[in-house]
Amino acid sequence: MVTKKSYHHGDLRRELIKTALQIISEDGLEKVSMRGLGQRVGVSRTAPYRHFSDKNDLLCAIAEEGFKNLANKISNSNKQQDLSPLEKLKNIGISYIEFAIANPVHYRLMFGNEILKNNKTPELVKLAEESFNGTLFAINVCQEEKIIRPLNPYIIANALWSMTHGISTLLNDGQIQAANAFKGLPALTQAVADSGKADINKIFTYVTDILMNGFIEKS
Amino acid sequence: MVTKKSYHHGDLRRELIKTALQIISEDGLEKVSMRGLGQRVGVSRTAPYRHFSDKNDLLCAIAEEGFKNLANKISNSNKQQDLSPLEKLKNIGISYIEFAIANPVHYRLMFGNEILKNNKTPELVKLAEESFNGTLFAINVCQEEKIIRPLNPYIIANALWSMTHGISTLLNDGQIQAANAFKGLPALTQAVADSGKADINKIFTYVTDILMNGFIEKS
DNA sequence: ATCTTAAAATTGACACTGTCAACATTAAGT
DNA sequence: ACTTAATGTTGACAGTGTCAATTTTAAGAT
Repeated sequence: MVTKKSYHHGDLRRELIKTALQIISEDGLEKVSMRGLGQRVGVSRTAPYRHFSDKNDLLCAIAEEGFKNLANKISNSNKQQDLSPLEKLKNIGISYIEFAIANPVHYRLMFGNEILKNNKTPELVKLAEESFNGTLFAINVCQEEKIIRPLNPYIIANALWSMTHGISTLLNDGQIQAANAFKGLPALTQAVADSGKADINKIFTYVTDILMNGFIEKS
Repeated sequence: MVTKKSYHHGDLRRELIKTALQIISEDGLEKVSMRGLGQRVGVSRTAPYRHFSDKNDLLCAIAEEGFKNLANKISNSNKQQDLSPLEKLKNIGISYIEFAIANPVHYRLMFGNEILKNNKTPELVKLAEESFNGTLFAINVCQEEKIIRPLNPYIIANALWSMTHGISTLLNDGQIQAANAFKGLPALTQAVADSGKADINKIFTYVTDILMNGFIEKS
């Protein structure tokens, strides 16, 4: 711990990000302000501008952090030997969803529209591309080994991303309604409310089944 | 046309929504302000508050409008006789995507996080639920006729929504990168840039194939 | 050990924003 | 013709992003 009262903070940049994350997850993204951030950290209102050119720049930094952490998580999950290409692809998918649930703020900034498309940091764009390319590559390997149908891998990747992204979003903010329509069916939301890792795995298994085998009945 | 200069506007509420839509699609959502809206319409800065309790209320009104229009579109697409349950379900999916592309602003407010979850108008919540229930019902009919596997229809609905939502999002704001990784493959984005309705159908066919039959190679 | 320089932090200012309260105008119903 | 409720207006307050000019201080060169 550095004695607090030095004119120079030491690692203000880091603390700003940390505090922003805190505020966002406690009170929501719209409560974050550059000025308020400064004050809360015990520094003047424009001090944050020495570390981030913009509010947007701050948010980009958080998103970048997210992509790096996600990449690490994926790479860890695929570290062990003798994983089949398909298992590796599945690990990517489940890593996405687990990451989204464990880090909702990061996730939202990574894939939501709070950061305007045209305002993304070059670094952020790069990281997002790399992330996507990883999935694309894993799909391609599966195709080479005839595990996945020879469809346009680009579209498969988008379909896969759509699925994991959609499920993540739905899980994260319980946008899931209509449990009344079919009583007795377990809602995805509940599985998360109970917050067992097992439940997420269950959901993922279910969704993976649909994605791999389709939902059509083979007569 | 009403002569402009009466103290009472006549249909300010309607014009505010119209103008907001315009501003959002021209300059982006973050450029919409209650004050600016009033001024642009030629009325005082707080006049909008006589028609919307909140900025949030305004955005909800737009989202509500969106859900109504989408419901109409779906119901039209399924008006003709002798559509199989599966065709009806497909029509729902393609309606979603077409709607998203034709009305990106509405769509974003309907399904994005600009309107905070807990701030949604009761009316808006109701419309969103009805929309989801429609899909759920269509799936259930398919299951009763053994067209769709007897999986939890709730999860199927979420999977289907995820897919259409993801594709819509990707199409809408070209978040699609990495065309370089696999050169020569057509990017989803381009299909939209060329803005042919046929292309969207093509993409939809592709994605539908994956969703119905899965992406696994049947050896 | 001192001097210089660039980084880090500060205060002041401007033009916005959402929203409330108090007031003015007017259309509609008695 | 009068009352009332709906609609629109102005003034005010607290908050925001961000720039410019200024101070403080740490770090590297002498």
